[in-house]
Order: sequence, then C-alpha cells, then structure tokens
Amino acid sequence: MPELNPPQAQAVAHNQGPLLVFAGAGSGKTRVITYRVANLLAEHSVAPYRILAVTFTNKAAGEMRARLEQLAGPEITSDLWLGTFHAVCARLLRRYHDEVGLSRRYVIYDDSDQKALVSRLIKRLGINDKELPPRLALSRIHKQKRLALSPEDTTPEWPLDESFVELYAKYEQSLRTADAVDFEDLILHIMRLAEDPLSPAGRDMRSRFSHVLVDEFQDTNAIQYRLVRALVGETKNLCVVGDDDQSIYRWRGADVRNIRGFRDDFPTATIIKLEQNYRSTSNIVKAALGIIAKAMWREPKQLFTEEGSGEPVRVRAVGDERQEAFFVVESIRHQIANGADPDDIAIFYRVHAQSRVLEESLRGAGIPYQIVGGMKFFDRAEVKSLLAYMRLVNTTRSDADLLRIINVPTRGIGNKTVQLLVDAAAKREICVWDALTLLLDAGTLPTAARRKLKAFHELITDLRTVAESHSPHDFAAHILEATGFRQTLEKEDSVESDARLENLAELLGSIAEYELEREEAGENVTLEAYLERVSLVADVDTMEDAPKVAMMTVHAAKGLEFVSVYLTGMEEEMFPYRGMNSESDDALEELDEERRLAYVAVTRAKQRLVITHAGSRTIFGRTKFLNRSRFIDDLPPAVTRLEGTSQQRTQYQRTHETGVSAARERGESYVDRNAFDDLPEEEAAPRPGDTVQHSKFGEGVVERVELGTDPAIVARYPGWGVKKVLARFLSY
DNA sequence: TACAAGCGCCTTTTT
DNA sequence: GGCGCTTGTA
Repeated sequence: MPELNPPQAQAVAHNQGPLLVFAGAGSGKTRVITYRVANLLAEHSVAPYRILAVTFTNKAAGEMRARLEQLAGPEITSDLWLGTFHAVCARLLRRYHDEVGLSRRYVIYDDSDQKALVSRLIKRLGINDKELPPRLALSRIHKQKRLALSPEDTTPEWPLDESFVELYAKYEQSLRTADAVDFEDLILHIMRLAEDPLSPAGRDMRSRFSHVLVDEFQDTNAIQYRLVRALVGETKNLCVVGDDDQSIYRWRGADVRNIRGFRDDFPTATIIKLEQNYRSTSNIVKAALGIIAKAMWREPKQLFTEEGSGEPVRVRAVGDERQEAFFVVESIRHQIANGADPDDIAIFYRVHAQSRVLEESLRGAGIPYQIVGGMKFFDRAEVKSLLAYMRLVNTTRSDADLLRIINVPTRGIGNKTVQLLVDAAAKREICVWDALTLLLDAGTLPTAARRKLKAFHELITDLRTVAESHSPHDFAAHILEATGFRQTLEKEDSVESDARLENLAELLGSIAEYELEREEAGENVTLEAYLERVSLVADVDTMEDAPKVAMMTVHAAKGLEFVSVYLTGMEEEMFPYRGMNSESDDALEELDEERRLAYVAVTRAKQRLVITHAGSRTIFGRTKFLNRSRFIDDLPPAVTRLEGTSQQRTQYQRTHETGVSAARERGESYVDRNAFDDLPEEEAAPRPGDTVQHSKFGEGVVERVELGTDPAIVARYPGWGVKKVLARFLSY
C-alpha cells in the first residue's frame, strides 16, 4: 500500500521486535502505521484488541480507523485501541480508576479550570502572585509532572521554590478532592500503574498489548515514552514512526531525544528511512531542504522527490500586514476564479494574533474560510457554563465546575457567600459541594444566603435524577430550562445574548450529532463518554471538510497538506518568533525548533507555495519594523521568485532596482503597481450610482464615497437600508 | 448583591 | 487589542 521498496515493506509488515521508521515529510508516514496494523490483523492473525496504535490527533485516529475499516471491516477495527495518548489513557483510567483513587466519573480539567484552581490556591496560601504568577506556576507544575516528579520529589532550590512546592502539593490534593485530573495526569497515572510491578492494573496492562505503534514519535514526551516502554514489556513489538525534522512541541515537553536515542534504548531495533517525498513539487522540497539543512542537530537523511519542478516558490515583500492580507486575498480570489477549490488552499501564520487582519480581508472578499483554533467554540463562557452543569451533575466533587455556575444565571449568590463555602471546604479538605451540604445541614448560615443556597442545592439534586433518565442532549436541553439560563438570555435580548443563545443551540446540535454517531457505531451513549470527548478535542479535530480556505497556525498544520499554501509573516521576530523570554539559555535549541516549524510549514504545500513578509507589522497593539526572516534567505535562489518591494530589499531586488523603489527610498508616496502586476488590475474606487457587493448585505447602490487612509462607502442595500462600510469589505 | 465601567495586564505554539 | 479583574455606584 504505501510507497515502500520491497525490503521496507517486508520489515513494516512482518518485523517482530523494535522498529524505527524515520519518515521524511510527505513520505507517507501515517500510512506506514496503517499498513502495519492491517498486516498484523490479516497476515499474523493478531487480535485487534491486542493492538495499540497511538496517533497525534483525534482527527488522524479517525482517518486511520476509516482506512482500516475499508481493509479489515468495522467489526474488527472497532476493537482496536486507536487514539491519542490522552484519549487512550482516559479510557484506561476509566477502567483502573480505583487504583489511583478516582471515581469512574472523574472529570478532566481544562486549561482555564486548572488556572482558576491555581489562582485560588495562590490566594489562599498567601503567595505573592507577582513573584509566582498563576500562569508560570501552572507551567512549572506541568513541567514537573511531565518528568514524573511529584511535589515530594521537588526539592526547593531557592527560597521562592518553597511556596511553589507547597502550591504544587495543594494543587495535587485539590485535584484529588475534586475527583479531577489535568492533561498530564491522564498519562502520568496510567504510566505509574503500568510501571508498578505490584499493581494488578499494571500487570494487566503490561500483558494486554502484543503490538504497540506510535505515530509522530518525535513529539512524545518523557512520560509518554516511559508509558510506551512499560506497555511493550518483554514482547518489544514496538513500532515508532516519526521525523526528527518535524519535532515542534518541545515547549510542551516533547523530547526529540526519544527518537534520536531510540537505537540506544533498543539496540536491536530495525531502522528504516523513508526519504522519498510523494507530496510536493521538487521546487518546494528543495525550498524545505534549504531551511532544514541549517539545523544544528538532526538525523542525517536525504529527502528527494521524483515530481517535476513545478512553479517557483514565490516570496512576496509587502509594506504591512494590511497589504499582506490584501495581496493574499487577491491572489486567492484569482486562483478561485481560475477554478481552484477553496479547500485546497491554506493560509498559515506563526501566532493566532495574525489571523484577524487576514480574516477581515477574506470576509470582505466573500471568500469562504474557516479558522482552525483561536477562540474556540468550547471556550465561550455560555458553552462552558452549560458543560459545567453537565459535569457537575456527573461529578458533584468537581469544584471548578461548581464555582463556575453557582451564580450563573445570577441567583443572588455573591462573592461573599461563595468565599464562605470555599473556606469551609478548604478547612475540612472536602469538596465545595460537600461543604455546601454540610453547611445547609448545620443551619449556621445567614437566612438569605441559606435560602438561595438551598435552592441551588435542590436544583442540582433534581438535575441528577433527570440526568439518569435522559440522553445527554435531552438533559442539556432540560438544564437550559430548569436553571432559567435560556429565559435569562432571552429576556436580555441583546446582540450578545442572541449570539449566546445561538452558541448554546449549536452545542445542543453537536451533542445530538454525537449521539447519532455513537448509535450508528453501535455504542451506547453516556454522559461521561460525551464529556470525556469534549475535554479531549483538539483544534484540528474540529476542522471541517468543507469548501473553505483554511487558516491556522503552523503548529495546527502538522500532518495536513494543501495544494496551495500561503505562509505569511515571514519576518525576523515573527518567524522565528521572539517572545518575552528570548534571554533563555537554550536559545539555539529554540531557534532550531523554529527552523523545524518553518520546515513543517513549507512541506505542507503540494504544488504552490507563496511566502509573504511585511516591512512593518502592528501586532498586540504595537507597530514594529521588521526584517525579512532568515529562513527566506535560506531558500535556494534557483527555486524561488522574489516579488514586490519593502524597506528591506533583497540582493535580487537591489540589482533590479527601479525608479519606483528609488522614489520610495526618498520617502515619496506612490502606489506600487508592480507589486500587484500579476493580479487583476486594481480598479478605481466606485462612484455614486455604482453597485457594490457585501458579504452580508448583498448588492448595494453607492450613495457617497469617503476617501482617506481607509476609504468607506455609504450605500443603500435593499432590505438593509443605508450602511457605511469600509471599502475593503466590499467587492465592486 | 448586581452591574457597569475602567483599569491594568499580557501577548507562542496545545493534548 | 482583548481579557479578566477590581472598583465604584445603584
């Protein structure tokens, strides 16, 4: 099936013992795993439930499962253990919850839950949050956990560390009383069990899987690797596939040394290198190699392609981010007009903050698009609140959820009362729900507070009985009514409340969709299963297969491919990105990671790659003047075409200096027509009487034009009336 | 206690 | 530029 030469295919299909596949970009990495699993099932009669295949995203797992279904049939593939580390561990943890002191209904705290918890603890412990801000504290906690270091293992190195260690210990304790885990815990709990020679669960897990496969192995972290090694046990039937050049999650604890040092850990490992790229034109492959060749540390390998050279890689200089957006959108419009499918096109950027300007231009041009990541649907306050109700009913011990909704919609339980509850819970080391129950029984509460708290207590208790007899969807719908959530929003009747109601409706829709999907797969639908899935969705997982231009960070682009790629913001400081902690001591490692990130970006393109860089950029409310990225200079001149002008001209441009750029040097303003010479000629501004097109209002007749730095057009739209809209949001 | 306004804060990448 | 938090007021 995949493009393997005969000895490689032989090894992938039949190898026993450790197998390491270095799979270069576009060489069919994921297919190697699929091929091996298919062979284990068909040729070696391995029972599907004895195979564990770990992917990087849920989306990848879904695609692999679909492909295997075609090869082996759904009744076989449904028994496979196939998913991300987190999803697989979450499932195992449901099974072995007892041994780690969780209930079967434990909840998974997301980032904001975790951060809220840490903030609360910092306040309670009287720690100075200037010296140890919640963000930093949390990231240090995660770091410790990824190294499997518990609070007791953490020795304070300097005075401040003492409060950190104390905080870390309290954090762990709070998770336990809340019947909750964070993302690291999912892996860590299971890893500890799997390594424990005395644990029955560990013994069970170690003998459970006869074959373990890991995709995107370069991005596993220390505890994930330890877990894999424990699970593989004595069989050593471990197959890992990855590409050290595409390791881009170091900041999340991923350790490239796992793949680079694999042969030290498994001296008998068979090693295969897949070096032929089947995805991109040779110009694109050469461009990518130009970038990665300068990495300081990498496994030697020779990526090559037999595809034709294709178009040159275009490198476009523009003045600022608005011009960049204008250029990208015009170019995309041009492509679509010539028959390109929008979903074959992607726009990449280094940080989410770059997406807004691009988004506005796309919307203005009426080009369908989807943004992967960014402000996530599940991050909306109202969505979180509804889910918090569901989680709280499922697990009343979950403090984060209780505190989120105790006064949503407002029911007269203010900060003072809440603080009373939290203190009572902390004093007795119990969860807030139990503290609430206790205080109501004790009868020591002020009457007003008592009445309101009692009503809340009854509300949740009632919801619990409803949950038992309803599907997740019906239960969610019931919550909206019973809590008065819907009514409150309807009464508010503002643009925001309408949007909230819409989001809630969308959430209900997605729950219904989920139920349908499960039923079709022949599985029963439970509240826990739904909540678990919601906790583990990644951004890419939500990407639709719709005819829309995709916009995403380069990180989110990993594992994807597009016919045309626009790589924007290729400037020093933006890419390689220089954040606040640029003084860190492993700056070289970080630069290498940026380089690999650029390599990943470039290798996503199949046929067309356009790279843009701006002379100045306003981001986070500050305008910066930027130089072209060093990665652009690493592109082989033979495969690139430099276009446009900016403050920073390339050698190429300097030798082709024109009168126009000389004029700009002297500070004269002009319109650089040459910069858009391959685009449809820019048209003059519309005049009164002309018609313009708006994505929402449709066609309108121009009444007045307001010129300026950002021209606006006043026009009458049938059915909408007279509207003033910035010209860049209109087509004409 | 509710709510609005305003302030200061930060600002990478994510399971 | 936006968010969360605090503050001030009804």
